[in-house]
Amino acid sequence: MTDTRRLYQQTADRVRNLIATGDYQSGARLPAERELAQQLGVSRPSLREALIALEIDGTIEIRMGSGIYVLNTAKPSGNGRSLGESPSELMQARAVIESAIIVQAAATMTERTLATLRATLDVMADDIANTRKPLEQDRAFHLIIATSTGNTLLVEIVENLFDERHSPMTAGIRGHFETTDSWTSALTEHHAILAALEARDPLAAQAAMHSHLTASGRRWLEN
Amino acid sequence: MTDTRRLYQQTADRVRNLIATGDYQSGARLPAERELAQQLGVSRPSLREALIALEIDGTIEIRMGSGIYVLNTAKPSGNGRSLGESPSELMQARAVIESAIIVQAAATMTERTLATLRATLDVMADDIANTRKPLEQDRAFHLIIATSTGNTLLVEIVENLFDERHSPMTAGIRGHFETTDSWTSALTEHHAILAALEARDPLAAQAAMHSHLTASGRRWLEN
DNA sequence: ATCTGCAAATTGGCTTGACCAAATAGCGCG
DNA sequence: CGCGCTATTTGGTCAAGCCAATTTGCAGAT
Repeated sequence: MTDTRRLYQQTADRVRNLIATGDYQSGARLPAERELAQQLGVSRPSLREALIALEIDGTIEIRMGSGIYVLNTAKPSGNGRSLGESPSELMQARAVIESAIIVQAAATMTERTLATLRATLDVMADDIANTRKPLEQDRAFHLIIATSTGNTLLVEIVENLFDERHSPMTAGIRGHFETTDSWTSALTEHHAILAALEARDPLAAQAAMHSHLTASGRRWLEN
Repeated sequence: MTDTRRLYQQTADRVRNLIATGDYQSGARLPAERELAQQLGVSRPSLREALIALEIDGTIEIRMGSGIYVLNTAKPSGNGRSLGESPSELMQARAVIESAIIVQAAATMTERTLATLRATLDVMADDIANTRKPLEQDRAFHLIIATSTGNTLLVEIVENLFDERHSPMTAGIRGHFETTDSWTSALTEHHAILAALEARDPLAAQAAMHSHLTASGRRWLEN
């Protein structure tokens, strides 16, 4: 299986790995750009792009004329949750919160909102059929449900958690996640959620949402 | 004043500005790299570095062979959460989310965490007895429960929602809220939550937390 | 021996130019 | 009118070079 992601992403991961492996501890200085590029077998511009990605997510610090330094490897809280666990952490948070929200939503679900949800899934199906990534529809589906609670804070939280999937830290995994198969599964789960809402069954909706997000997290990690 | 930041950062800001200004709306395609670079007066590699930064923070999407596209123009929160927001909305959000969280927490509650919670409530009682506002203890109580899920994202959310109560908008109401009577009631409710956790009863804990936060919101508004 | 200061070496910052690969547009044929 | 191939457009990557900030090291002074 060849990695089809862009070179700078692959390179950023490899450098992250060098750091995680302990080859370069916190505070250590990485080899010079020219040397590191040659060592990794990529050109200097490509390495630079990777370094910028790492600089943005706080993995390294670049000091002009001095060198490239590894930043805080230190983990704050009691349990050593590594960066690699963050996607599962994210999806767990979404599962907990959105499952709670949909209980509220099911109670006040209007026919009009249901129609909007149906339309969203229709577009989603069309996207998948045409091998387009239905990311916007996925986002919309979850936001519509949150919005139906009438609580803007809850909407913001759902929004931020969803968009978190595309944060620097998780960027490297994106390519694998978005396969046609996984989107088809996601669509089926969305339909199950919608069915529960149509039946005005809060507990069924809660279960469907929780199932969807845990499954989604599993798909994300397994690829 | 000359901008001393790296060129890719300045360039990324300029492109962000092009998007924010409306020159390129959501979904629009930016000029080709070669053209855009010339238009901004930078080299293509430098522009590419800027584009990678923008891609990472979700401002744009780069499609190989196709072009550079503007993503969700609807930039979420940041700080624009002042309008539709109200104290009751805040407390409702906390009720929904923290009730869901405590179900998770009850499942994995350790004796050590319970001891910490008891100690927190002891200090809280002492504070109230001495007419001090036990704000820190209140905050700690809720954060400890969130932390016990082991999910840092959930902790952050609870933290942000709690601190939201002290934002400029809500500051005016605070004085009334913090009476000895209301804190005594809050303490009693906290003890009820703790009792449910000690009994390892997730549903009772959920009910106690929900009851506490809605009551807390009511106290907040009625004064 | 130690300190100071300047110059060389090191290292990141940026540019130019070129070629490859994916996606798209356009055209010609059936 | 539609299908399929090709040319063009556009992002992806590499190579080599020069500039600017920083560090290093040595020579001269104290």
